[in-house]
Amino acid sequence: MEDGVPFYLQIADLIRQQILAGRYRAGEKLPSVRDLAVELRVNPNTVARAYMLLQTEGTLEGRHGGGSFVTQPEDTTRLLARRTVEAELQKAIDSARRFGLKTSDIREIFEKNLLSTPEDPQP
Amino acid sequence: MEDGVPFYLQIADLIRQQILAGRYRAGEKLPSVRDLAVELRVNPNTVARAYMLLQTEGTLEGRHGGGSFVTQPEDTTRLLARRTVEAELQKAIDSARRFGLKTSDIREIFEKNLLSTPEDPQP
DNA sequence: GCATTTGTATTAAAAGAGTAGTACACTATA
DNA sequence: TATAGTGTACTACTCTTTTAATACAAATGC
Repeated sequence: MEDGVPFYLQIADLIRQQILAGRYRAGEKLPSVRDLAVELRVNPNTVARAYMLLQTEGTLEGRHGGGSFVTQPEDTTRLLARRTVEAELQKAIDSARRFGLKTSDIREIFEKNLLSTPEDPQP
Repeated sequence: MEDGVPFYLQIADLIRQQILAGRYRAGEKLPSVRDLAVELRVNPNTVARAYMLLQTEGTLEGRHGGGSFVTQPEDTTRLLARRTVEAELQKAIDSARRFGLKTSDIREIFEKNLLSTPEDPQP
């Protein structure tokens, strides 16, 4: 695993993407924190932290002693998409504010870019 | 200065906005790191760090022993800001499209986040 | 029931970010 | 040239974040 961004965040991203890609489906069991820790050559607690993060996001459910499971897919995916997009938009808005742009300016730029992209392509 | 976001970033924002507002023009000399440090009741190094950040952005030029000067014309800076924000917004929109979100959904998320960050009052 | 596997909690160590203190190097100007 | 003012480099200290070590608790499978 490469550095720059904390391991537990990288791991959370990994799991998220694998779920979105269909690698794990609803109700399916994920690798145990220890197994994944061995595979990724990292401390079990680091994986545990990633799993806990995903739990608070509503992506995972941890059953004490039983394992970790993917929660309902439609909701999860929707929520996941929303969170991701939300975070990225927020980042853009933040730097816009940082540059001193006004709300109306930001909105204008956004609308222009939003409408310049087609409705559904890019799988 | 209020906390939450590091001082040196707040200071960089301040300078950027003042340049954008026309308070400082191209080639004009900025307050020395020590003067500004006194005024803001902060360590000179903290101001220096803000200035260095602005230098890497191409906004400032530091002349060793001479002072710090605005390099870019305001218009260029403004354009740079626009380009940056545009790129980041586009990135967010792209991933939203990739998730299959509809235009109206993206707009809704954007507006919610946009309004959650208040407009900066001009100091 | 018991041993193993699992998630979780607690604590400590390591790493990083932010700020401050000090010293250095260069410039302007008297 | 001398002096004061300037940006910069280096170091250390503090606080938060991240990771690791260990122990605990619940569930599974024999």
